[in-house]
Amino acid sequence: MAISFTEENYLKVIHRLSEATSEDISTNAVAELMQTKAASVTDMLRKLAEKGWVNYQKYQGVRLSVEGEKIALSIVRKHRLWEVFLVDKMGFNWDEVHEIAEQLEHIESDQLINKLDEYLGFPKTDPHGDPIPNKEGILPELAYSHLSDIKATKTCKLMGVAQDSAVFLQLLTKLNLSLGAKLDIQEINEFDRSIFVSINDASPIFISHEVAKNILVKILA
Amino acid sequence: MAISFTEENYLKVIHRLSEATSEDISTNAVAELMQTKAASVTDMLRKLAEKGWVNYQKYQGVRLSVEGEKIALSIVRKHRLWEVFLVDKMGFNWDEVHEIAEQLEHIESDQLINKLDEYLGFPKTDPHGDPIPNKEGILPELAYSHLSDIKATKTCKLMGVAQDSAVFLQLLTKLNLSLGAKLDIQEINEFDRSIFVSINDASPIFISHEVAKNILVKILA
DNA sequence: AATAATTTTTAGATTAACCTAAAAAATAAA
DNA sequence: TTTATTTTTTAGGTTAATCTAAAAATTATT
Ligand SMILES: [Mn+2]
Ligand SMILES: [Mn+2]
Ligand SMILES: [Mn+2]
Ligand SMILES: [Mn+2]
Repeated sequence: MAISFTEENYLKVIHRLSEATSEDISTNAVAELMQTKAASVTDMLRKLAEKGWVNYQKYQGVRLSVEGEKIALSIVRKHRLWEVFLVDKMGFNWDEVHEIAEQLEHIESDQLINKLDEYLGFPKTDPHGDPIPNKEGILPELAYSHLSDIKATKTCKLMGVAQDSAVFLQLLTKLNLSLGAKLDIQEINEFDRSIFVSINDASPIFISHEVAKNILVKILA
Repeated sequence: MAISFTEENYLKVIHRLSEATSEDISTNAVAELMQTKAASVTDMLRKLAEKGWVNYQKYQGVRLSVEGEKIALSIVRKHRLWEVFLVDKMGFNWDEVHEIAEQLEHIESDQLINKLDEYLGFPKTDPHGDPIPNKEGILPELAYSHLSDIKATKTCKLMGVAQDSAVFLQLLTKLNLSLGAKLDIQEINEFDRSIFVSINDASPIFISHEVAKNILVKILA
């Protein structure tokens, strides 16, 4: 069945919200991420339900159907593969690729995306550490911790970020933080929960709790 | 000023028609290429004129303005660079790339297209031999001849095709005809204007006038 | 349990891009 | 130079996606 860019974006947003919770997704939550009004969302949810891509009963919130989930994952796959292409092959920085990928994710050609996947060497994660669903739409669970949840004196490795915004990513770059960076947590300040941390064995610096919340790490020791 | 995919496609079509003639372009000609109705074209021409991208007076036909020409050329540039990408990097055949490029040509990012250009080694022509406008929108005039216009006994080189359709390109592939092929014209039959020609020094075969009309060549001897 | 606040849906419009059918203008033929 | 044919435009509608304002349902608070 034919699908529009707008419908694809709705499915993607519902998918994103569903990852954070097992509850039904509210009209307002969708409206906020779609940057539109609740009334418009209601219209669209009815249409998506009609097409069988979501389960929706008015006033009860919305969930993706199996079919809807499949579509959403294929868009996520395209978005993240294109992000890898933009960084690895085109030489963009990780804070420059999200907006372009928002456009490229709607290009329709299974052949193209599978060839692209191969060309990129079947990457498992995108430039922000987010997992890339495979051809069958299976998303490897990576299960990383937020840096804000780690105790002092631990050593960990930066595996991803919980946010794609350019301002945030540019700040990380300024802090010399990129995928794979080694983090030695020296101390966590009780007052503002800021973290005193050594990055790649350099002299330690302070990182705010707000930033730490959006950094995903794997504990090494 | 914001531009829609549809508006971009109209400008591209008007540009294509303008290449073949110095006359004003008719509503019907645009309708045919856009696969839409004349009434819809009239609506759109008024809108494009409003935005300053075409010069249009009712019943008088349409021409691109300087600004419109610039936009059209930037879309042609994107289309052809993406086609090179699809063939050279993704491993598609020349008859598989046009439809995908129709989608990719609307991706908006000057940075991306210039990086892509560099990545591809600043190609001068696309996989069909069509010239690629440079960053400034300058389209190198290539001035090739149609194979159907060449006299017997001449030798020439296949430089491009006058049509992107998959059926046509697949036929050329079957005939072992691709960009750069050497053509020795043995004889032209008066009856049906078919051409008896040797391709890359193989034993000569017959090529219909219809096919020859869509093959662009450079005369070598 | 009644009332207040919040969330969600409906009602009614708007805009872009398209359509069909009819009218008007331009071009060709008699 | 009338008349016929073709081309183009106008008139009036449709569909997708959006909006604002008002009504209805749900949830939270006395
Ligand atoms: Mn992204
Ligand atoms: Mn990403
Ligand atoms: Mn093409
Ligand atoms: Mn081409």
